[in-house]
Amino acid sequence: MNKKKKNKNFPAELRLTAQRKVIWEIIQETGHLDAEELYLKAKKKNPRISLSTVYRSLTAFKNNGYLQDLNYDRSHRHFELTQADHLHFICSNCGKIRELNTRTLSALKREAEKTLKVKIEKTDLNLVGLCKKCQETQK
Amino acid sequence: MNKKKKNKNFPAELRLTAQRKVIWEIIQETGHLDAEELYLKAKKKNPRISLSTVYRSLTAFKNNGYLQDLNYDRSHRHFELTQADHLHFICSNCGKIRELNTRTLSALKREAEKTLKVKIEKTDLNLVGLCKKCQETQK
DNA sequence: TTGGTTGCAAAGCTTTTGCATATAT
DNA sequence: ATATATGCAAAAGCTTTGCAACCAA
Repeated sequence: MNKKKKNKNFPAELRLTAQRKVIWEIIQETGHLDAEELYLKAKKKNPRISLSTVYRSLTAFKNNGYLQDLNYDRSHRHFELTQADHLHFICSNCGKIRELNTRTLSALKREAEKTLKVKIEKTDLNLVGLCKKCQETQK
Repeated sequence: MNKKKKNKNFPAELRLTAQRKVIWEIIQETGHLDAEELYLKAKKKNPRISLSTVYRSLTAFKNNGYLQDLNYDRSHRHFELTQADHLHFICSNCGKIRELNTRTLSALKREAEKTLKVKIEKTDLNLVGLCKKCQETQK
């Protein structure tokens, strides 16, 4: 029963291996991450996971529409759960990415729809700057 | 005189070498590109340019504020001329791009800075949806 | 049973770096 | 004159791939 619950949302098209189970769980918990972060977290849960498997799993999830690239180039891989809106804060110094959650966005959308007379389907917003830690360090 | 004109906008802080002159010209013409594209174009103008020089020049221009990364991760390099915020509306049907100008954005920035305790340097916002014309057509 | 999945190690790419040479100022 | 820039080749990251062993369905 517990097992069933845990794997309930796992993509039906893909084989459920021990490694993928771990990777999938971390993705669900974390939201977005890159291959390296995921690998480190996965190894804690299951030391037998290899980096190749992490990459191959990410590719498999992506090909089935569960994940999408965060970066707009093809040579570096950074993933997140597929979603309509991208709202991230990216530190220009250390590269750390944080999710953004603001109610102001809906106001922004409404304003744009009204002003431009358009219908917005999705948004992609990146704010770039210095995170708290880097603000202190850089001084 | 012609020479002077051509190099008028070249960064005064940097030494003007034959290689950098070519690279600088291409950047001015092209707007944004990655190292590989730039390398290929530069080689046509001056076959003696090496890839290392392209990378080092890009780094130098960037360090002096003339270029900025287009991608927000540190392992792949894609550049463009330094410019203000990106605020576009993109129609998902016809691809038309419109500039966006909204006062709500500053509220959004302030809210993010306060909530995340970060310092925002630039924003990159894309709103995707249906423009007025396509809303009517698609019905 | 069997076709998909994994680990390992080797290969591939893009980007960076050390060093001797060349060059802008 | 001398600090900076360059070319080359080697090194360094990150990602992919070939292959034999494994395993979910």
